Amino acid sequence: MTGGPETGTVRSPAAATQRGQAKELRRLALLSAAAGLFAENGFTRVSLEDLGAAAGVSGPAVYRHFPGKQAVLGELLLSVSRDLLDGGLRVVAEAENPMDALKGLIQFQVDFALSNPDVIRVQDRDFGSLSSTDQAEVRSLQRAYVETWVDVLARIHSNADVAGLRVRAHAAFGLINSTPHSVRHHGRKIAVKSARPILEQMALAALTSA
Amino acid sequence: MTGGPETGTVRSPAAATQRGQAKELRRLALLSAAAGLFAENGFTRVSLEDLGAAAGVSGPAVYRHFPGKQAVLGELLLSVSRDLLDGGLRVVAEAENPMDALKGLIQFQVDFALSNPDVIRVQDRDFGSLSSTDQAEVRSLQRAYVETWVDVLARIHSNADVAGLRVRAHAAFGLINSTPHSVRHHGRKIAVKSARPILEQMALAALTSA
DNA sequence: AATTTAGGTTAGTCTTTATTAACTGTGATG
DNA sequence: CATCACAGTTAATAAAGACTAACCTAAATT
Repeated sequence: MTGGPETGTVRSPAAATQRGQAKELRRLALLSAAAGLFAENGFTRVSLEDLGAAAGVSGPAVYRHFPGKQAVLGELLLSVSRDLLDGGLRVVAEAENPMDALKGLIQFQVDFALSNPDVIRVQDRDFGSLSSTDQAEVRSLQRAYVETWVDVLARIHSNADVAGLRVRAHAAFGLINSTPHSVRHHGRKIAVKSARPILEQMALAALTSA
Repeated sequence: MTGGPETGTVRSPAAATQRGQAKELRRLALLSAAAGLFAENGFTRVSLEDLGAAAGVSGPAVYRHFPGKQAVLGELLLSVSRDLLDGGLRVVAEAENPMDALKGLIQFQVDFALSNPDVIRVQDRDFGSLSSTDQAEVRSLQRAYVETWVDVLARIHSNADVAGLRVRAHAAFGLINSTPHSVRHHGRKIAVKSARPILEQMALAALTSA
């Protein structure tokens, strides 16, 4: 019955039972392993065997937790997109003026990028491997996140057109998300901490210039 | 004899013969098709069948021009890396002072990114699909290109440490190369032209701040 | 004109890998 | 304690796709 429901009775949220907890742990281990493996090798070159192995089980056991390989990627990217949007909205809501909002967004994004380089990497490399419905949802969440930035920028550059501000927002993401691409692989936690202020400063300068 | 030499007698450079010219055209068509297909779908999800078809031939004919699928990617990315390094060196050589050099580099990179969004995309998405020797060579060329930027930056920020300047350079690439990622797919030549000044201005602001 | 060369073609071959099947052992549950 | 549910396991199954073989045809070459 491999194709059966892959969650508890009715998606019991972290059942108090021993088994339920173990399952939750395995699930998280799989997601974490997936982030690392996908980031390192790309979705298509990671086999389910690899994925299972990295989480301590082997091969088809993944089907006890996810309906398939693609679904693992989906869960990963949807969760990132949601986290970013939520965080962005919260930051803006808490800010008292547009400039503080912008600074808050920058700080938030830099923090996220430096803390989760793997998912950032997977997000813009393996987006195309998502099911089309997941693609649509991720795109929608991303659009909303971008609009959050654009709204803030619009209150700062009161004259500029929205299309241009969108280009600016994307460029800022590219700037901030650059380290997951450049830091490449193993070790090197050294530079990460010192990168934060540089990125924040550059992003602010780029977004407030002219 | 599928595995035989895939070029003329001794890599005759564009033989004047009718066949030689046709071959050269096919070869270029294949590379161009590869850039588009790889950018759109990612290296691993493009089959040799797809690639051949996009160039007007079908399937294994590709082996008459390249030793394999991976080699097509290799040629593509090596050529990009070389073009970037050459262009960067030329720009810096022609500049009369560090600030002009920086502006020239920015202009060059923006131009390149807006003119060749496909290869830019492929370069930082499918790098890992290269043979390890090609990876090494591309990395080496990229490193040299980055150092070109870092050298110029060092003459502008005479106090800053090299590691920080490297972070800055990478961030600038991320910023400038952002549109190939955001512009996503079909059409939309509209925004491209208007993006140029925005990107140039942002990059300059980001790289000269503080 | 005869012969060779080489780009193309279509039909295999061989791997890799996602997904299923068929079992198994042990923690819930009554 | 008896039964069930279910996470895991190892063996199929099956599809995709890179690469090879065997031919075929027309341009080069003699």
